[in-house]
Parts: sequence; C-alpha cells; structure tokens
Amino acid sequence: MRLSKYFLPTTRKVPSDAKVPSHILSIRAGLIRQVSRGVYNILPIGYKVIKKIETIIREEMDKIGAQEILMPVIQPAELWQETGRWGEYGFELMRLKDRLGRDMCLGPTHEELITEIIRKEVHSYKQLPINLYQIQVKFRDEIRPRFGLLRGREFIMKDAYSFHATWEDLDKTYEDVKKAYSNIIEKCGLDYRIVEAESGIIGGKVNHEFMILAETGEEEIFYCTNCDFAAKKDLAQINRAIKEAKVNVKDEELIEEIKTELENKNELNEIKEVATPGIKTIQELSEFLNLTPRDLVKTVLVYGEKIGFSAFLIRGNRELNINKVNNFLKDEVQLVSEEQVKDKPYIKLGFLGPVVLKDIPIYADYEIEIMKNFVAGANKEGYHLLNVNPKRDFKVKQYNDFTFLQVEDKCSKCGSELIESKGIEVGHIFQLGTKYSESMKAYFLNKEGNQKPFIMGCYGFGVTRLLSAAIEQKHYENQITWPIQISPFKFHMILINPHKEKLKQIAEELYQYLLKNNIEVLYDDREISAGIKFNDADLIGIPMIGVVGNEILKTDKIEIKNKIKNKKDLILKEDLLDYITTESNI
RNA sequence: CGGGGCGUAGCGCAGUUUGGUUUAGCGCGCUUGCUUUGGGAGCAAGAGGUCGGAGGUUCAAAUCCUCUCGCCCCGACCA
Repeated sequence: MRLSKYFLPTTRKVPSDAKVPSHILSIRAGLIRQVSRGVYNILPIGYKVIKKIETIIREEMDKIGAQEILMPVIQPAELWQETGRWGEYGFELMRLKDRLGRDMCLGPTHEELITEIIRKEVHSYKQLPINLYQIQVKFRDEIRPRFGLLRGREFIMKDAYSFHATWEDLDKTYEDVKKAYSNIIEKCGLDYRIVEAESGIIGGKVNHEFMILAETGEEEIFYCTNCDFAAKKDLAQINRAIKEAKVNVKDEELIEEIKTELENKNELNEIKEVATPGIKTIQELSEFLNLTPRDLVKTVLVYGEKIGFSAFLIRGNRELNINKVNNFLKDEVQLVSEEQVKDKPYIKLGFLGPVVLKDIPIYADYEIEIMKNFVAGANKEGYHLLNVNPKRDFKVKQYNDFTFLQVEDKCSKCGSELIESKGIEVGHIFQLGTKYSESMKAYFLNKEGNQKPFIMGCYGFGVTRLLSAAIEQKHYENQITWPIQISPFKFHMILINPHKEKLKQIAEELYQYLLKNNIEVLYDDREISAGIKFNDADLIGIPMIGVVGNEILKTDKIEIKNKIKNKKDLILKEDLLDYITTESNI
C-alpha cells in the first residue's frame, strides 16, 4: 500500500481526552476515531489488525471443531423474558422498539439466541456435542465506557457456545477452548495468564479469564514465577496447605515459623490490658509496643442489609477482602461508620477487639487459629489487650479465608515467589450447565430415552479489546510496536527523497518486487520531509522499517530498523525478501 | 447514578469574570506558488466559524439568565 493513497490520518498531538497508551496511540496512529461515547469508527489500518486477529481466532476455533455462524445484533425481547434477563440485565441492555412497538434489544451476548436455535433443531444426544461460534458486534451500554476500545459500548467479540449431553463432555470441550484461547493469544505474540473468576450475570459454575499482562490493566492479579498459578487479587486463595506444612516448599524460614506457631499452642499467657493513648493504626501500635504488625490482630466490623453486624479478625499485616466476605456471608457488606454504632457503648472504632463483642458474631481468618498471645483492641477508648487467645478469650463462629493474597505470600500451588501485576481481560470461558436450557426449555433425548436439558458452555473473546491490549503490552514510549503476527503490514518502507529520480526508481522497483512476492508492505512515497516519515513509521508500529536513502545509492543496501529483534541491519536489496520472510516468521 | 469539568475553524486553545474597540483571534493542519529535502522546513498569498442547540434580558450577547443536548475525568459497577 502506498502511504500517499492510504487513508491513515496520524496526529502529532496527544488527544486531550485519552489517558492510557492504547487509547492515545490508537487515535494518533489513525486506527480509530470516536463517534460517540464508547463508540468508534475503525479506520483501514485498525481494521487490518482486527482482521488478522480474527483470522487467528478462526484457525484455532475451527481446529477444535467449532463452526462459525452469524446471529443478528437485534434480538426480540421475548427470548430475554424467557430467561428472565430482560429484567435482570438492567440499563446495560440497549433496548428499543420496532415500528410495530415490539420490544427489541441490541445483543450484549447471545445465549438466548443460540439456545433458541438449538432447541428448535437439535433433539437427540446423537447430534451432540455441538460448538458454534461467531465474530460479531456486541452492544453493552456501559455505565462508564473508557480507554477507547478497551471498554467501549460497541465492540467486536468472538463468542462461542457449546451443547452437551453430559458434564464430562462439556469438560472436554471446555478444555479444548481453553487450549484454543491460549493458542490464539500466543499466536498474537502476547504474554498472558489464565485466572479463575466469578461468573457475574452470565451465570454458571466453573469459569476462567484470560488476562493480557499490561501495566494499565484494570484487573489486579498475582502469578507464580515457577508454575502456572495465577489469580485475581480479590479472589486469590492464600495457601493454607503451606500453613499446615504439608507441602514441600523451599521457604525453610516460613515452615519453621509455622511449626513454632503450631507447637507453642499451649503456652497461653495471662491477658493484660495496656494503655495505648491516641493510638489507632496498626503501624502506630506496633511501633508503640515494639512488635511487628504480624503480632497484632485487626478487628474489622462490617454491616450488611441481610446479615446485620459481623466482626472479622485478620492478622495485622493483612487487609480484609470485602469480596471474600461478601461471598462468605452471601450479602453486600460495608465497613461500619461511627454513626452506625453510636448506640453500642462496647464498640469503639479504632480500638476494636474480639473480647466482649456481645451479640456480634466473630469470624476469623485461618491465620488467627494458630496465633497465640496476640494484641487486639480492648473495645475501650485508649486501650488494647495483650495475650489475647482464641477459644479461651472469645468464640470464633467460623474460620475461613478473608484476606487478600499478598506478594510476600508464596504461590498457593508450588510455594514459589509470586509477582503482582495487572491484567486486561480478553477472554472469559464459562461452564454454564443448564441455566439457559432449563429456563428456555431446550431439551434432548438421551440414550435412555429421557428428556434432558442441554448442558452448555459459553466462551467469549474480545477482539477489539485484544487489539488495545496488544498496544498496551507492547508499546514503547510514543510508539506502537505490533507483534509481527498481527501487524497491519509486515514491512514499512520509507523513501527518503522522492525528488531524487534514481532513488525513487529503486524504491518503486523494490515495492513492486515485494508486492509480487506477497509481502504486505506499507510504502511511504509521500512528498514530505523525512522527519515526518520517520516519526509516523515509529508511531504506526510496524516492527520492520526499511529506509531507502543515500546508503542504497552508494552500497545497494537498505537500512532496516528491526523492532522484532530490537536491532538495526544493513541488507543488500537482493536479500531483502529473504530477510523479511525470515525475520517475520517466528 | 453521585461528584467535578468542558463545548469558539479540521485539531488544540485564547477571548466569557466586568456585554460594545473583533469584520471573533492565535498555533497546528489545509489550498496555491517558489525554495528546501536523512528525524515533524522557509517565504508569500489564500480558504475556512450562524461561538453545541433553543428560548429570554438588552439599543447591543461568544460574553448575562433559563432550559436542553453532547463529551471528558474521578467513584461505585461491569467482559
């Protein structure tokens, strides 16, 4: 493609409303333009990248036996009423009426439609399993769209749905898709982790998310330096097996510590009140008592509409994970305010402790169970208690995992070091089970002749989001750096001076030669100054840039900036084709 | 939805507090000509705006008032 003819509007200035690199660069490099909030036009070079990603997705989905279909964007309300999601989905579902006044919606996802197809056409276990996918536009009326294509209201998604006679069969397809997704992301040249997740409004049981690692990710995750363990921060389990010293871990020190804690269980010292005037934070308290935060216990009081007040005990060096608390209590809780407890004189926020909390149920993190003689608040302004011990001094209703995993903790699986990172969710796969087949009465006859609901899986993959995630992960300062696999072109050729006839002739010949040999080349033949060409090339991010300039007149060599391998080369023009093929084939 | 901010030329902005000296200006971009040509060139001449929209106050409104639409940021929420 000749750049002089290509619709590729690059901008020099950073758009004022864009904050993250992928958003800024997608605008500056002419990939997208905004139409309205969370809605974008995708311009030629952006669409080229999307098509590359789609091609990779199709290859991998077809490989596991999935078949591509296309369902409509617009969907009738009746189907959504059948599953109850017409009501549940809220404002995120874009609703509209047709000319006859019938309720319709723009599909944010397609479980209802696919189930409708299958219940009409599939009636026997002999026809199963079946796995259908589409690559299509979705619309979700997000509360707050942001970051360009990373969180748009309209976006391109690959969604797949599978139908099975048995859970075992679903497991098989689920694993196939998991592998396919891994392959897709690897083929796109990106670094990622798979984490367990919650299912949200889609519903179902087992589910995993695929996280592209990037500093600007919206999800906080941990992953292991040694094994494949990775988890979202608000869900990550803390390794209790290590606490019980049942697993072989390298961290001798930690094992020793745990053993000591376990063995010392019997030496309980006498409880003692100590004045701690004006001291409220864990940090202040540990300094005042000359102890570490690990020796203290935090008591956190929460309140939920359904459950009322509950107290949670956690080790002083940890944070209460409200998400885990909510899941545990099956309620939405909040930390209590002074206002809420003003009629309870035995509660002093800042000096909370488990001893004498009257009728408030106490839950404790697993770690508390093996701690002894710890420090806690005295429920009395300006006082704390020393040598507090569970069982003897207070009753714990239940022990569980209530804290955030911390980077100092070891991997829950193998005990190695952890890394804390951020991720961009590009894929989410679910074992739905029979949620939709039951509510929509989608049944088949099994071997025994019994009518059963289909067992379903669904698998989403954000195409436009992957594009942004790729920019986020691979960009370098003000430059996009496309992984060569999804780069809009394989080679970016700059003709420095189109006015020099000889130079121009060489460039034109090279361009034609590369085209003939099926190299996707972006040829900057514009009659503008060289500086603009260099800067545009860096911005656009094709990872191989070749310069046709004085050097080629003297030595027949083309200068190559190779961002795939981060090097510069001088290549004889006869060897150029070979060079591009070799370097881009990774 | 709560809190904050912004709408003036294609883009980025000044002018709004204190209505009139502006024929609404500046930078970038755009057009034409000449020169220049290895990291965002120079000179010259041009084109381009019903100041987001509606209504009101006034002799006079980009500027004051009312309503409205759009967009952005922070938060909760969510793939």
